[in-house]
Amino acid sequence: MARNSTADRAIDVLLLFESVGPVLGAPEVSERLRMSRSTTYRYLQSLRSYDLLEEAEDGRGFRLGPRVLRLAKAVRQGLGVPEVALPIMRELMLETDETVLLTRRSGANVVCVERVSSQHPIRLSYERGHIVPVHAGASAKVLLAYADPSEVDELLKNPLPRLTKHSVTEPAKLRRQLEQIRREGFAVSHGEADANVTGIAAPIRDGADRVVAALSIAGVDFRIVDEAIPRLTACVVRAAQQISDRLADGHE
Amino acid sequence: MARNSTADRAIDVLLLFESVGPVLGAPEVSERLRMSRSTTYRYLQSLRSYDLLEEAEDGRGFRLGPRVLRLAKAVRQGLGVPEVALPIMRELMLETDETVLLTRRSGANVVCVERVSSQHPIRLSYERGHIVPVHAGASAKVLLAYADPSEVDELLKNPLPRLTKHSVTEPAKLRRQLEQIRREGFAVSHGEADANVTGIAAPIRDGADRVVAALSIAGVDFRIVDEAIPRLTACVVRAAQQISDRLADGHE
DNA sequence: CGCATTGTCCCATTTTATGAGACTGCGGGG
DNA sequence: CCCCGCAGTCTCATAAAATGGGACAATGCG
Repeated sequence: MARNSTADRAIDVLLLFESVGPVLGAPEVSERLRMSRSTTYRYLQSLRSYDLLEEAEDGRGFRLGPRVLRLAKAVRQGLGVPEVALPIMRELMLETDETVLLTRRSGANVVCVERVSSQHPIRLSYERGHIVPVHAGASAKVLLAYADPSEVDELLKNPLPRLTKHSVTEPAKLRRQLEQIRREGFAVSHGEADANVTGIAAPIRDGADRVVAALSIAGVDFRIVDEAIPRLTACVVRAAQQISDRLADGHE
Repeated sequence: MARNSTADRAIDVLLLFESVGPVLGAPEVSERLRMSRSTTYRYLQSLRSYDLLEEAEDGRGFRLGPRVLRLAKAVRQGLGVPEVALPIMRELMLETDETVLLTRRSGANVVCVERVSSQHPIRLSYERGHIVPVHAGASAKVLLAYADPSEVDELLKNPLPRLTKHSVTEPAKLRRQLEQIRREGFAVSHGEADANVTGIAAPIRDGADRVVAALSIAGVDFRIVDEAIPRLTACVVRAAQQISDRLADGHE
């Protein structure tokens, strides 16, 4: 792929603050990216002049700046899904009394794009930007089930990390589950991504029938008991279908 | 300032999606940044390969990608303030029954970094990333009041946009207000940033006594009546002081 | 069916990034 | 109190990269 290595390094610097740690000193950045000090400082200055980075109070090191928050707000305006989905997500939350999540894929991870928290005193409260590996949890598996097969192959080449004792780490087993999800149109996870959390997810499709996001509910496992799952699943699937329908209406 | 123009342009491309519009086609980017098509595409590819941008469904144009959300989540971990502030903000929300905001400055704007929404049916619901010009509204004026005087001079050189009929646009008047805020230790705004919204804000200081953020409550003006303001102000000031105290404890 | 627009690729040219090193200022330790 | 080491800034010759013109394919629209 044709790329732009200087631009790439600038992004590398920025993303270092997400992957490595929230506060990084210039020397550390310099070392990790194998760049000379002069070079590192120039990158940091550039990012700082845009408020994407800011200096920490004591002058030691940098951290992500307020501009990133502004950018993040703009994400939602670009993505058509959340606007359409939010009212339906709120209904689903009231119907099920559980936290409702809208997720999308980002490489080997799944990101929470929108959420409506349950009002229950005991509730899960994921936030926008929360990520989870693509093989664990109901949302993740739904998104993987409808992903491009070649991408799935690519992802399954690397060993799958075990997040909890219920995480599926065997590629063959995961593939069987994905097939089942495609057949049934939803996924259920018992503590795969987070211990003691049960999730139920269904795909959201755009006007061209491509799966663009997943809708899910998540709750502590002693609240989402087995007997309740059929009803909850039906709710999630129906809500996801409603969102899909509106996307099809709006974009055609 | 020593900068890195290639990196800068990469950031320009990215930020274009915040400032100009949520979905931009390559030709438009090319035109706005005065770059050739080849160059533009290379930048877009770079950003896309990091998931900071993604292609819109129909293949026409790009929009901000999910990676931005992940980044935004990391902002809060870097910034020490929100963790400390959140529990106190929740208390303040319950005490006042109004939406509570934590804001910081970003250049000529003020950004909402954290918020706790009121549970009232009629409530304001700003979100993280919401921005407002630095001269309008209670939070903004608090942050400006304690900003570096030279920066204030710089900002007041440009004409101040009028957001509502109550916005302060006269530099001299604004300066008097800032002085008053420094004397009293809080700010009140009646519909300056948004019509029919009243806000009350107080500064948050770090261990070295620098103002690093503002705490505020905001509500529709028929709820925050004049008689209630003294009580609410006291609550806000006290909460801000509590946060400041904890910052001083933790970071020293 | 063709014209206009978008997206990709290649390559000589020019621009720019790069890192070594010199210099400063600060803070901690001897 | 002074010295040493580290963080940050600046300059400059060199090396490397970005750049944009243009050729080409694919797509879509009239």
